[in-house]
Amino acid sequence: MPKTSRTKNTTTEARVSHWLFKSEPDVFSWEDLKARGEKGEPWDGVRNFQARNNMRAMKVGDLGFFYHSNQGKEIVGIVEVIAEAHPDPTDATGTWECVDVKAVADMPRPVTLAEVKATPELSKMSLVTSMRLSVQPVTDEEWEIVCRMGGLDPKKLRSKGRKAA
DNA sequence: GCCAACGTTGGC
DNA sequence: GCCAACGTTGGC
Repeated sequence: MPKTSRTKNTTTEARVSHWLFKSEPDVFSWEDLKARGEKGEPWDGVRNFQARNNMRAMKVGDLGFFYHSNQGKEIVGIVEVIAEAHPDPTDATGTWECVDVKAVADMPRPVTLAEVKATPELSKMSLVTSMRLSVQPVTDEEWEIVCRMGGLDPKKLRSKGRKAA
């Protein structure tokens, strides 16, 4: 065993992954999440294995889009993961888990589903290809494109979303 | 409100 | 372990 670990996991170099969280604004809206402030909200109630596995892969500091389904059908804001996967308090069976997220920034200009569909570079986005999945992965490229479409600079977001360096 | 897509359940 | 039936999601 080496005396010094070569694979040391320094938090300063942690890689940020990107995600997309869907919510029906009738049930829980972007405004609702913003109202929770720094405490954020557990993303509970997810009852889909793929969505659960996506949440299990999340790290504190990961960023995600907040998408309004049914009404709006647009990406309205940026969230940050503030607690990693833990048992879903609304599930008695022990099968389901949730992460906690908080609101980080509004989309200055919400990006609609129609715009995403009309953008060839985004044709492989889960939002288009896996319409019913409620917690989705977003690639770095997709993240940057959508941020810019919404009037946000992804680089500023990143530094804002993480501990000041 | 309709219906297509698709994940889950349960019979065999 | 297959697959038909069923339930749910979510765009339209």
